[in-house]
Amino acid sequence: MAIDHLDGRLITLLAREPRIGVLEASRRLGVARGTVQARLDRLQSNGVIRGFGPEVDPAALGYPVTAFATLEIKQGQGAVVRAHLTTVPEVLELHTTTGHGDMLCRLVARSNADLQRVIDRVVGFDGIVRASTAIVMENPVPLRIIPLVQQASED
Amino acid sequence: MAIDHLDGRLITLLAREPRIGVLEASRRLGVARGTVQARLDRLQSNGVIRGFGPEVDPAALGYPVTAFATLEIKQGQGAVVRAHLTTVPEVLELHTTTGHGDMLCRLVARSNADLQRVIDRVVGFDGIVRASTAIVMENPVPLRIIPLVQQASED
DNA sequence: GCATCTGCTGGGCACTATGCCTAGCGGTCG
DNA sequence: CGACCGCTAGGCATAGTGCCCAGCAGATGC
Repeated sequence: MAIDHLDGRLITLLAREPRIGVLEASRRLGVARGTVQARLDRLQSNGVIRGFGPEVDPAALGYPVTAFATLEIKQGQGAVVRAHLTTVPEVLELHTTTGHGDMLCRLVARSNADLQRVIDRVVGFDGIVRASTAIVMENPVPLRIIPLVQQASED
Repeated sequence: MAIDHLDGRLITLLAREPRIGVLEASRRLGVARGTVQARLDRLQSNGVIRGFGPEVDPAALGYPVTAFATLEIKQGQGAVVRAHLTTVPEVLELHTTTGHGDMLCRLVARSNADLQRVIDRVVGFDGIVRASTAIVMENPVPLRIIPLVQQASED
């Protein structure tokens, strides 16, 4: 479950240039092809690398507005609220949290006006007591993992 | 920028089985290989598909704790705070938002105790007035895009 | 009505990568 | 000391890739 320096370099390389194959990666890293293959297999069966799915940009799909909604849930209604939110395509992510709210979800919408529709659909559900929404203006650090991988591979 | 049904099926297929190649995808979709290649090229140059980077699980790297921190920033200190947060590997994502806070960031840590260290490092910075943190307990809906792709490809 | 353009098909080609194998070699550990 | 593990280096058949072409159907423009 701990990763070494070679694993870190491999992940970084794949993140930068995902289209390269095992052979090309082994050339870049200066190791044998079998080694890269073995490392990749291990990282995947470890669960460190979950997969290589396409990263889709919601903005390019016509959903340029992102927001985070904090939801407060009526006691004992957690499960149904989850099930409800799962059915809303604009809900990209849902977490249950400690703190002021009970759940935090990431939403996207076609426009600020459309966001109203999405929020209505999300919170227009028995079991949700209160919702507060924060609209994302800028995204100075898009979801990233490389710095963490490098830290993890150095110790 | 709008995607049609074939694009939707292609993205869904690639998300489910990322390891298949263009040829195999064309067989599954029942279209010619050149078509799949052309669609993929278009989706990528459109920016709809940003890439095929490895999805790394922070938990498997030894960072099983996730938290969201809402930060309040001193007027005019936005830029330096961003630069500061960029240097912290445990900051996976950073947004500037409307609403109660000014910024929202996603953090990971090795443990709840370690989270304290991360938060100290994040907020121990002149320019941050106040921070409130919500620790993630469960993640009923992990980051997903397929339902949105399917909605977008149907209209 | 006719020419043009675009997107898809179906095929062919050389080249490359893959999956899978073997043998050897230097470490570590009981 | 012997067994084991990870890495190297190579060989081999198969499959996929990148790139080409000609043909064809539907939409668009004149």
